[in-house]
Amino acid sequence: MKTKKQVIFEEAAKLFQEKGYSAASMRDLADRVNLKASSLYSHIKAKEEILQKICFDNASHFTQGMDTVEKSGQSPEEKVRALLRLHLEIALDDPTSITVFNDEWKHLEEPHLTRFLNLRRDYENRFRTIIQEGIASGVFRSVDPTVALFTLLSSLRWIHYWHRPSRKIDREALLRDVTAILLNGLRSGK
Amino acid sequence: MKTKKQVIFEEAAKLFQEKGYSAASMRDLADRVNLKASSLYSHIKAKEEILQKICFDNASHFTQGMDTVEKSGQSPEEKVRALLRLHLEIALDDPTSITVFNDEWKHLEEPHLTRFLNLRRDYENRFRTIIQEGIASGVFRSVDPTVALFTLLSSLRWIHYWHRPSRKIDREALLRDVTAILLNGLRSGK
DNA sequence: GTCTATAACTTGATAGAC
DNA sequence: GTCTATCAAGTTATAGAC
Repeated sequence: MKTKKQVIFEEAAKLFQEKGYSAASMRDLADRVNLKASSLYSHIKAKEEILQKICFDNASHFTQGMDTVEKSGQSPEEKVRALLRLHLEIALDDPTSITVFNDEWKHLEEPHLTRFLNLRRDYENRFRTIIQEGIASGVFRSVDPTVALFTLLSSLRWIHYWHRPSRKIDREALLRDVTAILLNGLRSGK
Repeated sequence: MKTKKQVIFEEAAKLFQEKGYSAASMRDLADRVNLKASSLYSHIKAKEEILQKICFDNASHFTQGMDTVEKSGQSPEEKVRALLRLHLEIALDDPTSITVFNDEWKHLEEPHLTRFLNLRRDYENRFRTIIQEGIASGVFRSVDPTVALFTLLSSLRWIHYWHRPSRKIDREALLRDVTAILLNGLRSGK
């Protein structure tokens, strides 16, 4: 059984995705969970608390996934493949949340904004290092590692359009096609 | 010489990028152009007029670029290459505007919202057709054309981070690397 | 925990003097 | 065209009854 607090966070993620954080009001949110706006404050402290939870929960998923990938001892190529899977799984499992995470983090207040940007920068650096290793070993094409990094990172930002509940078969097909394009694109001709 | 109206539109694009359309107030904008908020209304009719201009100017650039590409009589592969260049040129020439175009169109009011979504859908359909032709002729990898389409479309959504004024050399290097990854990724092994 | 009432403030936009 | 003054509506959040 979901707690009311959980329901509030889930509906908030949907609402923030649809209207954006700033345009989404606490009255909108209250309507969706059949409460008056003031009653929301029995469950949460402030509107921004919801944004913080969405942003840092997602950041945590990415960081934990990166931890696993780094420990795996795989080749750079297999690591990139695993990271593409990680991004796609997160994007499909929590599509509204990931959209808010991608687009609305700018509305975090300090010190949370700085903390968030630090987490993101660390993740990007770890991803870039893997790409650089692949380039150094000749497996990956000789491109600017930052260009490759952001091309991969942003190429999945449409995935939430794709989401339909319980579509396990499509998920594997989607992963196969996306990986085919991006990983083959990254591979050198050798 | 720039008219005051032009300056207002340019500063608005920057402001909307930084804070998002909803969080950016007319008083914020007025401060940036050294006016009082009420004076803005001597130059524009409403806040949403600015958003409309940004969205539809960008849409027009993409549509005109697609017109040229379709008329070129090139192969699907060369057409995709030209479209990647089109996206990158637009993204680098007007980076704040393109960010607003990508993320803030949802705040358009009807009937502009529907008109915008129709333009976008038409553009996507024309792009998808080119990809399908490439797949049919065996030049492109056999993937879901919609997956390929959105992977390409979203892959440049980080470009505004890259922007520095007058960086013509980097522009060609950037285009070369992005094209190398995405076009080689799309190509079949044959 | 949920409500009504309301405080304290910000929003986009207009009226009218200069 | 720009200003001051202002409006009507909407914002997050709190106080206190039940």
